[in-house]
Amino acid sequence: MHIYWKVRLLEIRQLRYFMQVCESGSLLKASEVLFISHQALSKSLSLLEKELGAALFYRTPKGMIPTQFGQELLEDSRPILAEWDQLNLKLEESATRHKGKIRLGLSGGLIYFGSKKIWEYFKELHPHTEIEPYEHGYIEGLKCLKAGTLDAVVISDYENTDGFITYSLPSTRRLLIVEKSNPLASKEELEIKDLRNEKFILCINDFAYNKFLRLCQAEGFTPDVRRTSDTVYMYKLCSEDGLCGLCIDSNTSNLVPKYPELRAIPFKDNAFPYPMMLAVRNNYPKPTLIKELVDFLTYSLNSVLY
Amino acid sequence: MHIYWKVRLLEIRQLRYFMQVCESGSLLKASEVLFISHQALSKSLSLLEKELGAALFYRTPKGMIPTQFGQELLEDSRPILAEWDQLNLKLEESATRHKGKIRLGLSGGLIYFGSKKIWEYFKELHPHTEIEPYEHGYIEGLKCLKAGTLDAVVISDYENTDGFITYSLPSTRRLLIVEKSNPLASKEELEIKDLRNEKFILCINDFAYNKFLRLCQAEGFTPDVRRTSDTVYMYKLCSEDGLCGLCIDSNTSNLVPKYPELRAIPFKDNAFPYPMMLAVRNNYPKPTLIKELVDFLTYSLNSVLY
DNA sequence: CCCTCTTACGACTACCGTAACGATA
DNA sequence: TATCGTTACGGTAGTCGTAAGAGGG
Repeated sequence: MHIYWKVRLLEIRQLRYFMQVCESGSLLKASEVLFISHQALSKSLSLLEKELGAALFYRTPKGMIPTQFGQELLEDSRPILAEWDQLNLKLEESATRHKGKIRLGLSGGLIYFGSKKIWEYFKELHPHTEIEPYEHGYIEGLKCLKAGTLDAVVISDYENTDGFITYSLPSTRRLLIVEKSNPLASKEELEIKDLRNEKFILCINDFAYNKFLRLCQAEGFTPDVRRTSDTVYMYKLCSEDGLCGLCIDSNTSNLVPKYPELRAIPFKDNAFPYPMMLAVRNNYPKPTLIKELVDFLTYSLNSVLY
Repeated sequence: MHIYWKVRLLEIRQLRYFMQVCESGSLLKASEVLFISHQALSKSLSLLEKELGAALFYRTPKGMIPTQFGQELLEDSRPILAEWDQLNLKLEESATRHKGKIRLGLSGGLIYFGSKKIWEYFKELHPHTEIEPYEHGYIEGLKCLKAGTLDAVVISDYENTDGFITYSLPSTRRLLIVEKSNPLASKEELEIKDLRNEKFILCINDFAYNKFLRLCQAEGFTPDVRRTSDTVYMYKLCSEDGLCGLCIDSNTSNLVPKYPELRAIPFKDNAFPYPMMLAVRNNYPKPTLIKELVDFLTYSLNSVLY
């Protein structure tokens, strides 16, 4: 059984009709402006008056003249209807504001963004926005951004010296990869100073590399680091040659388990985090799209990370 | 054939639903607040998103999280919905604000207000307001107003020395009544100075009487005036004894024609007008009612007068 | 099993348009 | 007659509720 009980509330339409009649001075003229029949308009107003319990107009053979009550309602309605129209205007534009393309660079360790699914989901949410994802090394990505062949780049540890507009994305942890035979492997958490005597093979970009150097130097030593741009190679050297590596949270569930002789250990107080950013070319014309993308990535990353 | 072509416009309901979901964080909770089923709510939102061309929420197993676009809409909606609620609140009160009684005194020459019809029309327009009309001499009316047994009095030529709140009503003309044999009867318009040698029988209140004296004295003479409170008696003396009287516009269509030997002549530039006012006891609790009454009387008088 | 949101279907009703009518100048 | 407003009637479409289902924790 339906309980289709409906408290009739004032709707914007009624107010708009009422106001137009005030302005036009007669039902007929108002009905022409409103693109409805004057009969429907008459009924709408009568109903409104009945609901309010008082007349809004004097009916004359010359037209409709608002009563005192009508004049008061008119004054109260004007600002609301104005704001309402403004909002509607803005929303009508919204299709335009959301129409556009973002050529998006994804560097190195962020490949998991490349999974088609995430962009399909974005497309579903924002059918008028097109994301074109490209995978690059971070240097190439920034070069394209500068050249204007990319609109935005997702990059980690970025220290902006190029004047790009940047947005923070959720950070994740960085973890040390060591052989289980390494004494460090027994620890639950690491501090930077624990790394004093280790040798490293690192797959990280320049920004992160410099950060790592600074962190170690603050503890009074310079680490022995070799670098690579090949993740698999890094894991190989760690497991075969006993070097230390660095990975991030998502690797611990994906890659690390494939190397049973390795362990990933977090840093105490997330001392060496993995901050992600979106860098955007500063003359990109649709900031709305970027904001939406940042929001989406933030949401998605948080869902993935936690 | 119906051209039932309707441009679907955003309605306040949709916005309210949207906002409640933002605040409640899930469809189910919001639907309980809104007293509708969560299914209907789901549909309403999906429709809204479709209309706007972009998603307003991320759907999660924990609830609805607004996207960037959703957050923007929320911010834009908040002030409008707040104003809207305020207006609705005011309108809900309106039945209360219009509920009340006015004990209304009508003095002397304003008897035509007493015609039941006009108050029936008022009742039709404002069913929650009750007008109780009483007919008095103007002195008695003001006395009742002072005593609090009347709420308001319609009175002419009133010079307020009692601290009542007064409202102007439409003025009408005052005309001189003379026998057609009187030389003045040949004139189309009169000036005050034309009255220098006449004798008067006047049915006017003290305020108007004093005004008349002042007008004549400004022209350098004092008129020979007898007064009466009986209109018919005035007409009698005018037609039988050749005295001059004063009447107002409405009398010229009602009473004057009954005395074929009389003529009513207006004053040049409406030099001696007939101003009407509404005097209200200053502690009357419902100013809204009074304003509505003033508006109504103004409208009615203008319809009658012009 | 609980919560989340969605889809499908049937029913109610608000609104509109057409037509006819009443009143005023 | 022309212009104003109202009442009556039938059809469309929007919105609701109920029922059923998919998915995550």
